[in-house]
Amino acid sequence: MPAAPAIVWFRDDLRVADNPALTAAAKSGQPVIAAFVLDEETTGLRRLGSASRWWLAGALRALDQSLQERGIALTLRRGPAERAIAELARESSATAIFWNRRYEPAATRVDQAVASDLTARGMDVQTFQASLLFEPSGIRTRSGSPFTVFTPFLRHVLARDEPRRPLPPPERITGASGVASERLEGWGLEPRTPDWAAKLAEHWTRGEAGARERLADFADGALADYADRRDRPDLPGTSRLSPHLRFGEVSPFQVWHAIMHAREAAHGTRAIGAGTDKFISELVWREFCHHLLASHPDLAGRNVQPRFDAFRWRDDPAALTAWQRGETGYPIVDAGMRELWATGWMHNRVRMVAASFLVKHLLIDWRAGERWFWDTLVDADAASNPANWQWVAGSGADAAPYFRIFNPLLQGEKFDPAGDYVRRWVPALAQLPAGAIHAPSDAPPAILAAAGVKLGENYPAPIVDHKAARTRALAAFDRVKAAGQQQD
DNA sequence: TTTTGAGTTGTTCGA
DNA sequence: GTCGAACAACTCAAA
Repeated sequence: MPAAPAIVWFRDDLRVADNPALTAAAKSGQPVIAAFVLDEETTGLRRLGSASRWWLAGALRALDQSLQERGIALTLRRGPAERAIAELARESSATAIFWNRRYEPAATRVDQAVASDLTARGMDVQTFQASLLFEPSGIRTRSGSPFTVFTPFLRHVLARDEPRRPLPPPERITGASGVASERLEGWGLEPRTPDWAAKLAEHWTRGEAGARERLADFADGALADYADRRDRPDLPGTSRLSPHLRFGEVSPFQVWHAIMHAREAAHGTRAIGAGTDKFISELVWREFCHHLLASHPDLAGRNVQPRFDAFRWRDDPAALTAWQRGETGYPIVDAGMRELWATGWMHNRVRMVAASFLVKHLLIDWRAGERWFWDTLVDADAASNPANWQWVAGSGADAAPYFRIFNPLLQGEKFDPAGDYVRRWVPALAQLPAGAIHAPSDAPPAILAAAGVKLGENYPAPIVDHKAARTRALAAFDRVKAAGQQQD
């Protein structure tokens, strides 16, 4: 009689390298069942957005292939995770289960329920740290409370022991036989008619190999100039690792050490410390967002600062649609929204400008923007997405000051100086010279005519006037401030 | 307990 | 064109 199997439950860790749960299972000597459960039924778990579903399909396909090269296949199940895992355990007579921990409050609840259920049935349940460098429960201020401000959080974690080194992938894994799997194609994760994701595929290689390549390229290349170029959407200055990190195709431990190693390798040859520090700090932002989510479980639904509950957001479906489609008449905003639609990703600097525009210029509830990003971003993350929207709106724990209102024209001129980013995503403006491309509505008619721009026809006039919108936003947010003072 | 320094990413205005 | 101040006060985190 064959030995009883051990289950590895994959979730946001779709990789074989630096996967402690998989490594533990491979070392256990038991036959291994590698399982993934698509759970769209458990209450509280957020259903993946469309772009994320597309990414997930590719990530699972890649993981399956990578596991098969090591001797086992990926077992796919669907349904409430608690039930699906229990069924799998019963069918296979598994005696052990391993997984890497998740941190979203709703997912944590599921995991705890599964763990206590299986433990009660006599199974060995082992969980591991793999998706965050610093687990929220382990990070507290001196007074024992969670951090709410980023900089002290950063200082605190940098003073701790360096994160562990990443693990190599297990070379060979013994599979368990006779476990039924659903077919990925039956899940409908990828669009068919129409296949709107075909254009996304031109920009990304889903899966662990693609992630590894992206990380190596970045560590060898753009990292050196990261501090200077990270804010430039017209240049390839960022890592673009976010979706790979989101699905765990690469671990933050792998990223941390690759970045630190790059610094050592180049030490003395160039002054790249600034780039490394800046990037590490961005990596810690991801950690901080999870930290915030852990202490604010409804981060995507509720203002962290309750005084914002009284804020009267404007209900303006036409403006929301214009924003979503990249038809606001502000080129840097529209380029960003079109980049998002075309690639499932938007440059960080432009995310801030576009988000600020929705919240401050249009006075539309940040939650509407958060939902749109959730649906369209391939890197949408239950922690980072709402945390950053709340930061922009000013309703977050460690929020931007309310009077900080991005001027789309200045932001465009400053961070896309030649206008190449706008040219790439808003072809109607491509013939405009740099001096006119960020404010076509202010350009002389002759310039517009020469560039083939017909405002209101092939590119919209601004849907709001910047100056008026800014004044309106300052007044509206001033009332929130007053409301906050009344509460105290 | 009290004090102190500080807080991701900006804009506008007037000198 | 450049520069500093104003735009708010509040509360966090540590000493």
